Amino acid sequence: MSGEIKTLTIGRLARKAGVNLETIRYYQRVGIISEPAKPLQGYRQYPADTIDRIHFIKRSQQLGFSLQEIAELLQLGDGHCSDVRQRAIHKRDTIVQQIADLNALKDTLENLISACGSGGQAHCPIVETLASRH
Amino acid sequence: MSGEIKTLTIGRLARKAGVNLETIRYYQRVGIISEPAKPLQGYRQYPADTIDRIHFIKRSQQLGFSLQEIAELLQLGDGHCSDVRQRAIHKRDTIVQQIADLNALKDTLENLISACGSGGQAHCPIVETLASRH
DNA sequence: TAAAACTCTGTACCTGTATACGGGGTTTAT
DNA sequence: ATAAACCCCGTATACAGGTACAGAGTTTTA
Repeated sequence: MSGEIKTLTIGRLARKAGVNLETIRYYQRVGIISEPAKPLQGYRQYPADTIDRIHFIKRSQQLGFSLQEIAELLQLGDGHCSDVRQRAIHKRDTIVQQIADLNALKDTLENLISACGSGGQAHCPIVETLASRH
Repeated sequence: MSGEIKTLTIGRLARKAGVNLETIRYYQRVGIISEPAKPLQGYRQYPADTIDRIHFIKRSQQLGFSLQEIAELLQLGDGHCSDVRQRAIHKRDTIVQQIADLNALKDTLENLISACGSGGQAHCPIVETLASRH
């Protein structure tokens, strides 16, 4: 039945999570990771699931979320269920819009690519297209 | 048969191109717009097609290119179509991946939203999920 | 037990993408 | 002809997202 909770110092945490140590301090400064209290003696101990939180942050960043938005996502955990649900719905709607925008970009790029691929023309159609027409 | 070439001062150029005047100076500093020589007296005159170049830059930014990448695109110039095409392909692939990732996140959020909506449970499923395990 | 490796705190610096400001000079409009 | 509007130049500032470093203390390890 042990209640042993594994903890890490900041350097180990950084290595395990695959980020720079200073990045963790930065995340603490901007409030998306909480800083454990400094023990009377020794170093701060970070719970092992902080690794998961860092992965969550990094994954969200890859999806195009700013740290500010990630902070909001993380704060979804702060309210009551219905509030949380509302915010999740809002976030979902934002994501749906982002997907639509990205799809439009993809189509544009695809048109440019195929125009470009259809022959050895003197002027690149991509350059032509981007340069004019607005 | 006049060879009249229309030119603009920087402020007019900025208004026509729909950008801040300082943005144009900035683009000059980073080398993606060339700065006309200062005439012995009077103001610098910008050729009208600088408007097109600014549109090219803005349009490319919307497609997700950084100014650095745009500089490279511009340096490829005419004729090197296949290089430009390669870059566009690479960018498209990046976007396709982003879309897939966003769709996965949307699905996740959708699951959370419906789990949350299906009853007044003691623990909010969204809170639970975000709090651990990602 | 001493050296190496690590942490803590505070502050400084970096890149990218701009935008703003001050104190001049120039052009245009009235 | 004079005020308003505009340009020039250099410097400063902003914001996001980090990264670096110095100097002192702590822990680990050889």
